[in-house]
Amino acid sequence: MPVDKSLLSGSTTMLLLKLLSEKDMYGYEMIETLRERSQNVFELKAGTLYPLLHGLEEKGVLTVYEKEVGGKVRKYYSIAKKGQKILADKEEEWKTYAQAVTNVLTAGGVV
Amino acid sequence: MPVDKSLLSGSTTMLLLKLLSEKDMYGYEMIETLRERSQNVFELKAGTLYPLLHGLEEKGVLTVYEKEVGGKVRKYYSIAKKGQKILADKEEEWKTYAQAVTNVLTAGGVV
DNA sequence: TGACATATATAGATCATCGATATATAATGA
DNA sequence: TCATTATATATCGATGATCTATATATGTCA
Repeated sequence: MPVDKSLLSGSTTMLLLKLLSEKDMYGYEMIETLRERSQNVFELKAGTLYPLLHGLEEKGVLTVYEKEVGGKVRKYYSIAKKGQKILADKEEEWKTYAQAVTNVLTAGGVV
Repeated sequence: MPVDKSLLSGSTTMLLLKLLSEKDMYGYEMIETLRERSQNVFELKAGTLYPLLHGLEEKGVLTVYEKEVGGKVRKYYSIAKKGQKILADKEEEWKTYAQAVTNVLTAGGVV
């Protein structure tokens, strides 16, 4: 069951960069991997992913190369140094945000 | 330090309903309370809050009443039954989402 | 008196995501 | 052999949540 799409907002780039920090991947593979790892919570749409990848490539966050696999040409994405820095920042930001939400949700019971 | 605004997306309603589940509040008070409880992470803007409150009132999620305090008329908001149900749903959704993010961020190290 | 915090409100802009649609090849199965 | 489904990438327009800027009015403090 996917969650409200708007919750995803802002964390998609972080999640993609995290995947790419482990190994190079092509777009479709990212969608599948995100879906599997999140137990179907994240169902990233192709219409969201590809424009996002293009934008990240333009900004020098990712690099891309083509590779033929089984007669098909796939576009593999690789995380650049700039991307690793952004990933680290976003992971930090995520922790801050998640902790703040927890504070609001539990403060009432604690106080 | 506030986080990227887009991270907030989708969780603002939940946070407001949480506050109102504890006691009735007026708009400005909600902004201040969110800011304090989150250690300045959430800096909800008035331009975001008031239209949102109006919308939630229209949908029957909240009810509103006026109260004069120190010569000033404030609008106090109260959570309706419908709002309590929505809050419970959204808290559940938040847990699901946060866990899914954690899964993606940690799977690489675990696998 | 002037500045600042309190308090609410609206209009327009921005940005991330989605839905719909398009194209093309490989694999599967009838 | 033919149809269907999965794989794989791509773009366009719509949606929705938030922000910025602006407006108004009162109370408080210096």
